[in-house]
Amino acid sequence: MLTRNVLRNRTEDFTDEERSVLESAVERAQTHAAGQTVVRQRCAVDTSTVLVQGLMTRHVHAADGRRHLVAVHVPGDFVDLHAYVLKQLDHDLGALTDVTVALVPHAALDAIQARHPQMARRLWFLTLLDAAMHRQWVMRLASLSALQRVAHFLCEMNAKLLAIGQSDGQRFLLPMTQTDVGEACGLTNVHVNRVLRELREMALCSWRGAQVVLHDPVRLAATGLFAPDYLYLNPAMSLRVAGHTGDANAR
Amino acid sequence: MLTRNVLRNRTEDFTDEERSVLESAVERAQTHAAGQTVVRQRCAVDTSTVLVQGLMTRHVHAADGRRHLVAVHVPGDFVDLHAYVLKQLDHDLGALTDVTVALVPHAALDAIQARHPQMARRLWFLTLLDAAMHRQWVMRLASLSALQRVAHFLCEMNAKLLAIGQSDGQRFLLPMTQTDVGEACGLTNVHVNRVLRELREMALCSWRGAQVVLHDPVRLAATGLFAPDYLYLNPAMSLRVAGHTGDANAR
DNA sequence: CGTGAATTTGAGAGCCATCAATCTAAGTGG
DNA sequence: CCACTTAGATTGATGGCTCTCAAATTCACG
Repeated sequence: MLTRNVLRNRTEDFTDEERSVLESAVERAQTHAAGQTVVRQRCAVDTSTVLVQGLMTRHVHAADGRRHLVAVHVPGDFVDLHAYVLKQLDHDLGALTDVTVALVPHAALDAIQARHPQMARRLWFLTLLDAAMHRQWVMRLASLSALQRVAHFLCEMNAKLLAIGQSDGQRFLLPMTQTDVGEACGLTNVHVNRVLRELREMALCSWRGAQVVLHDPVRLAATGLFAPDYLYLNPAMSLRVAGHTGDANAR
Repeated sequence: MLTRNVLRNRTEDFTDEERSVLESAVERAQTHAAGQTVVRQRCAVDTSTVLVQGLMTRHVHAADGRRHLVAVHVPGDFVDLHAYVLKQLDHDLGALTDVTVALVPHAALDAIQARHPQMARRLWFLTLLDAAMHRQWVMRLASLSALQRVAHFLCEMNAKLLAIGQSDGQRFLLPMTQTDVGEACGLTNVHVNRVLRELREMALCSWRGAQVVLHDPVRLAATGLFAPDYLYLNPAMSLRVAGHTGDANAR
């Protein structure tokens, strides 16, 4: 079941019928090696991509070529669904690890939109989740210190991986270099290193190789001013995420 | 015609029939005074809002209450169309000036989605434009200096206002305080002031009261590393915007 | 004119970038 | 099994961009 993680544990979910419609819309699976660019800016596309296994990045380029991440995608993310509507993308998609993706032709999405309006709305919802996350990334860059940014980023990844069963709430694998984290948080790799040391010394988290351990998720969320509302998780999952508004840290 | 600026001069546009469907989906118009909050975070909503006249801001709050803009909306923007799908918002919408808005009940949007799939796709497109702009805001905050950020912001506002006929390509009204600009660019009002002085001294632009004049749009775009691809303007409009890729400043 | 908001300018401090060097770990080939 | 290579992590020193605090000036408006 290639698409089983799509919308998993969000406030909206597919019905069983819808999920099988989505599954049968998959044309084929494909793999890409770590480091490859999967979809390139400005190329017209007629297929969209569901990430099945591995991690992908979405990054924009400044006109001078500097690269910046706007999203880190986990399995279940319909990484370029918006290309179905926009027809060409304003950014690149890259493979952070070796990845498996499922390809969905836009013609199949046309059929879904014509025959399953409710399901089309759920696909729309998926793209709006991305937008909501973008807004938090804006907030993070604009309002948070380096320490807070990295803490916030780790909380977000923890929550997203928790939703698809790839974190237990404290431990998960995140095969990113400190340079990658810098590109996600608007920091240099050098400063990311210092911040991670500080988080380690504060006993909030550790990160050796790809293994991340959040020793105190609640305090980490407080440090990063993380509140997971914007992830639109379903109530059950929301309760399991540190920083949820039940913590009464709403403004 | 309250909705005439919706999708105006973008790569997708409504047919005449679709536009009249949208127009008749409007329940009523409404006004709000400058400074008012129009839609508040976390409130469930059953109506979406098209901005008809005036300017609105979209802003998120950090958990400590600090406010940050993620968008400045101009007439024709369907400012909270995403609430139709998300059901509740993760941010606030505020009136920057006195504004007129048109209210579209979600029930009317349900009808459109059921009966006009192609039109539904265009509404989806609208929300994806917002996401594309969010990505540029992320880039701006992460990769640009203060001077570049403000230059980029002014180029963006110029392009958006040009598309709806409220800029001539060099001159437009932008009734924002320097504090507002700071919240949009991740800067303090003090530093915004210094940056504007520098842009003035470089003979790139001036800003007295609400009147913005771009004395050299091309050089301003180059300064802010502005490339308008992400606005998905139609070809004719794209050519009129400084920084378009015909300038051969693509990476 | 008086009042308050917004703009403008100055001085000092701090966070983070930059530059540079060292260290570690994981291959790779002989 | 061990030099050799390379990518990434780590640490130090320095500098600059931007924030903070503070005060003066301009502007809008009643």
